[in-house]
Amino acid sequence: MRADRLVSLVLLLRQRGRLTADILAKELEVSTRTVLRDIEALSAAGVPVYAERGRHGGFALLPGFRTELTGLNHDEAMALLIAGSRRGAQAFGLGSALASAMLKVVDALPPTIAETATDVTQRLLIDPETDLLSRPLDTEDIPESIVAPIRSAVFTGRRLRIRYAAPGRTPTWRTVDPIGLVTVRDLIYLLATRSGADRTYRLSRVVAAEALPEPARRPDRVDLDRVWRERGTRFRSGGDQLVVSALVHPGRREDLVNTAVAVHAEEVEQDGRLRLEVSFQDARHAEWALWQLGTDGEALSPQSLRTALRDRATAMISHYG
DNA sequence: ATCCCAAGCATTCCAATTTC
DNA sequence: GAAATTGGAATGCTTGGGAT
Repeated sequence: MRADRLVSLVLLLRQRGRLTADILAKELEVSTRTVLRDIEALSAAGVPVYAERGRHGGFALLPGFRTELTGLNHDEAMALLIAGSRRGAQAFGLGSALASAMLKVVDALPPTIAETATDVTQRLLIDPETDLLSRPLDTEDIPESIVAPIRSAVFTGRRLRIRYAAPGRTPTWRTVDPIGLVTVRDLIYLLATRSGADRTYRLSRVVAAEALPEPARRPDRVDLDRVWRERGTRFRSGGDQLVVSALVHPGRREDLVNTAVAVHAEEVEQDGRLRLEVSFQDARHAEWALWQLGTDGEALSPQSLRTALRDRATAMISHYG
């Protein structure tokens, strides 16, 4: 109740300049005493409201307070704008309300931020409904030390150097041109190009990141929504994908499924093991996924995968004697 | 230049009402 | 029932404008 009135009070002062306590009291339908108390509260909270005593006096906001009116800093404003992206609004069923709220927020932003605000929706996308791999997900905590430089590079359109650990590989440094960030439920992906080729990086696999001073090579206007869907479709139906038939111990099912792109078939064998037909991004991912399972899993086909796993095991035996 | 007055904010005290 | 919120009244201070 009171917080609501405080906001109304600031809005009134913002819209109409100087107003006496009596007028404010009438507008807000409270006593002048309450208005004075509210002014005091605002002042204590850091709102630069000041009083002119004497005739023609009243309360007013310091000139220039307009930009700080919403109390939003850069990141908070961005968060609102992201929430108001087309798909976000769709998902939360708040399209019109968000649209009008966003207009107000953009209106209240300092010009420098307002200019980039419209650009932000091209750089960030929330897709709460679909997952690139259509599989269950855990919440990921990504340290701010990694997120901050990536976010900075995405926002300011600079190149990015990341140390990335692809599944089954040791981390390596690579320089990428960021396109945007995509969040899918609790996961965050960085969409980028590397040497001109499309790349999608899962942020939880980034072990270090630094924004470089040089500008990124990025198309002027990006429909991130479209890029993301295209890339997801390509990823799911990728030409290099490998369909694998495998037996797996029920307790390790999730380990296998979580590394696969899709599960096509699943049945229980007589010995209790699960027979799964899954596809992997490529042969390397498949080999890595099955290798992780040890003797809890067994690749049935393709033969090339069985051979690769056998060679790997043989090499391990000779290594350890 | 000075005085007076009205308008308007500032502060304090107390009581009633609402909320938790 | 305690705490928070609100309202009323009294008193004081500041300011601007008009009268002298």
